[in-house]
Amino acid sequence: MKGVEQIKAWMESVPFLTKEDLDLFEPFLSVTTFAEKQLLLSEGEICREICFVTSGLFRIYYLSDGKEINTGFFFENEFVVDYESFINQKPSRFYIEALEDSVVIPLPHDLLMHAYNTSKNRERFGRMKAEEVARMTAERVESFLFMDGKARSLWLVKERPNIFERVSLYHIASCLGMERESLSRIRKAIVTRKGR
Amino acid sequence: MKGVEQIKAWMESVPFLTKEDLDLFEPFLSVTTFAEKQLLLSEGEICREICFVTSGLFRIYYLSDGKEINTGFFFENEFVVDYESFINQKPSRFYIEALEDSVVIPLPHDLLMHAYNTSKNRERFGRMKAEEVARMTAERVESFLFMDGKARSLWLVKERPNIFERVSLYHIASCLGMERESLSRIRKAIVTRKGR
DNA sequence: AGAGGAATGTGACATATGTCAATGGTTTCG
DNA sequence: CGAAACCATTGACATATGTCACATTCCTCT
Repeated sequence: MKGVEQIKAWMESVPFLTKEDLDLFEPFLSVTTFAEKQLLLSEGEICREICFVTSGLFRIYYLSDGKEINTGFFFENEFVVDYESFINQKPSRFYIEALEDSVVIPLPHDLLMHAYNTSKNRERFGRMKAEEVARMTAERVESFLFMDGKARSLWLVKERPNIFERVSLYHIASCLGMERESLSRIRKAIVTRKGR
Repeated sequence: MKGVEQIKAWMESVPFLTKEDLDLFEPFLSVTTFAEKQLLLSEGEICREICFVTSGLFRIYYLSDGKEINTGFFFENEFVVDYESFINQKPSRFYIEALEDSVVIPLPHDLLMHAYNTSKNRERFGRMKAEEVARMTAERVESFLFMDGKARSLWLVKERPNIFERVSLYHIASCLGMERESLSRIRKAIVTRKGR
């Protein structure tokens, strides 16, 4: 199955994981599909799986005073998850929604815990992934500290080259901490006087 | 020595670490002091140690166009470190400065790696710490997404109850992503019309 | 006590962004 | 095809924050 091959290739690219480290997962790899607008997680649910995205795209958001606040996106070859809910297996504050028809490979929490428990290599993999997440999130904090709206938009384009082609301005703006109208104006300013 | 007892007490409070897991560190625990304004790390240096703060307080900042951007603070019973530089043992973009006379207990990178290599429990501890850092940093991103300046200030007071008594407005404002004058006005607005 | 410096407060104004309303384009679907 | 829904753009105006200048307070040192 194509999706399964994709996650196996991805896992094999992790340098220090051995074939034995990976074999544990083999029997449990299967694909699940989500239609556009379908929810992978709702507020109050426990996020029981971390899902490898083989195709498509998700957003994670929560409601504040009835308003949707997007906190991030998950693209192909990334793991979609509410990290906080998944780690502690407690109810989520978030919704996760497919923005396109999508295919994922879910890894259940207990499988992952078992994987960690039975191999120091896999435990280490978990540590390094968490460290990577922490580092990327810290960079995002930095972007709020010293960039204005325009700079953050350009930064996002660099991080996610094709995001403007796949995601509506509304969602992108929310994720940048601004309103849709502001992003529209910023984008216009960037396009019309490119050089300066 | 008082500082050493403090980190041992802290380590013993981690539920799943055994006495053997901790004994490895015992011979290497010693205190280092920093005077106010002294640098623990400079840009370009590799952050070779993660330091447990037994007393005092540090800030981490970098220079952008000659301007200091504070990205965080480290208080007592926290680990002061440039996580990115420490993890990958590569040159730092940051400065770390003592804001008060401070005492720390440094844990060298190779000691920590050795600790991870020789115990799955310790490796797990590293994973869980990284996950905690990721979670807290994500919360900080959220604070930029849906809060205005006033709300972020109140949020910080809740996170760090006595920070306004120990850190200058200039540094706090930088860490909140605003100017000193704005924070001064926001604080005034909060104090004068408390109830609303 | 007095001088000097650092931190903070405040006023005036510029700029960026939020908010609301209206418009026009595009997609979707019966 | 045509209607409805969605999305982006734009204008007008309100508000928040940045910027600069200067006043004031607080602290430290002699």
